[in-house]
Amino acid sequence: MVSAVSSPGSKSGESELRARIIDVATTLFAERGYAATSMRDVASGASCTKPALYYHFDNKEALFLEVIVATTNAVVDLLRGAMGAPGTVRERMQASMHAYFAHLRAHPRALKVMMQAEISTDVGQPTIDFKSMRQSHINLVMPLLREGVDRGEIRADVDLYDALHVIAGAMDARAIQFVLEDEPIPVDYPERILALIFGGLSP
Amino acid sequence: MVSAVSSPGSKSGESELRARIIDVATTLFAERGYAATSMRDVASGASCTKPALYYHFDNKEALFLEVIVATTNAVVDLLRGAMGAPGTVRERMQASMHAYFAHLRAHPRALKVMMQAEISTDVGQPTIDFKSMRQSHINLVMPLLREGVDRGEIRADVDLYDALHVIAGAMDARAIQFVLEDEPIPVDYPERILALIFGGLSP
DNA sequence: GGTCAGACTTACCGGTCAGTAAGTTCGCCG
DNA sequence: CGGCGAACTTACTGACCGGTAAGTCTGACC
Repeated sequence: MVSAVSSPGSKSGESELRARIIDVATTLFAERGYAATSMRDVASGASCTKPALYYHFDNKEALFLEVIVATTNAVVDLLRGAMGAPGTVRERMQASMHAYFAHLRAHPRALKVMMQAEISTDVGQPTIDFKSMRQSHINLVMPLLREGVDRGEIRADVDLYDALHVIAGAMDARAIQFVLEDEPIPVDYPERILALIFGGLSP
Repeated sequence: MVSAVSSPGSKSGESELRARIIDVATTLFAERGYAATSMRDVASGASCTKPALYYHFDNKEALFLEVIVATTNAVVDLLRGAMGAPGTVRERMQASMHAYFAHLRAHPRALKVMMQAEISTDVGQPTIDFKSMRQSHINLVMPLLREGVDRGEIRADVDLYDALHVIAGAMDARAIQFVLEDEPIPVDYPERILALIFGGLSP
């Protein structure tokens, strides 16, 4: 057993193998899901033995959680950055969408592993609270929408919660089509979808 | 081995146990996913032995496929019915959404098992083509949108594919929030969301 | 040069998995 | 009554699972 004070199980970074394990695990968990991914496969993919995995991570669940948290944080940081830029609310929404899609094009595993995490109820329930994680995403976008109302870019009578569902839904629907069917996302998709959502379908 | 001519493995309906197995399997696959659901658990849930499962279904994958197909067909039939009713395009969209949400409220497992099916890549790839299944859903909705343009309910310059993503995305985003977080869907949600999509966010 | 910890490997464990071979019960038909 | 097939059960197999005990190698420090 590894001593408590210098346990690498909870420390982050540093080791090259550790990073390789996380990379391989991200791919496998994204592709096959939690239950269908074996620690043996992760070890073989990372060109190490199984106990080497357990040297760096307490157990399978801990490895999975690390993968999820790293992936999710990357996306959240990305969105936060794009939203914080100057410009109108609509411009910042557009920038966020561009950043999101660019990230997905570079790392299609990201969305897949997050989808896997959301529907695998048996794992990480006490450690990661997905409900509050989604809530924090909402808390990220809602102030932007409220600012849109204050600035007169968005009608004052719309339910911002509904608006959020429309915007995020359109974004995710397209993203899912990309990662599941390899249907590429056009570069001008954010502009088009925002024009549609702001302008409406009615003539 | 069961003879080819009278194999119940591919026949549908009839047996009471068979129906019970499908019901239990639907719940377990929805809740835990394909890989994390064991045939033992299904058998115990259906109050029978494991070989009884294999009497009715060729293997685990065949059972899963039956669950998916049954679940998906139920939803498609539902939408087709609601869309075929008389009224304006927008009214028929609204009716479809109401029908969809009512179905989900009655069978939250349905969406969960369909989500599980979509991301479990190892199963049913040759037997069920999810890409063409999604395409058939699109073929279900697109004519309605086109009719909307013809009737003057929808602006002629909108990309109907984009419109579909916005509508379906908003619907699914809310549905997912319902099945994953038990956040109830307000009865007037279809009206509200369609008002938003048709009217647009801009003042 | 001895010790000692970090970073692993070899070899293994108990348990669970999907799937099966062979036997049993039961209702129906001749 | 005899047999025959549908609808199961009991008992089992080999593979694979997550996890571990115990040993090994290597470099740093004294």
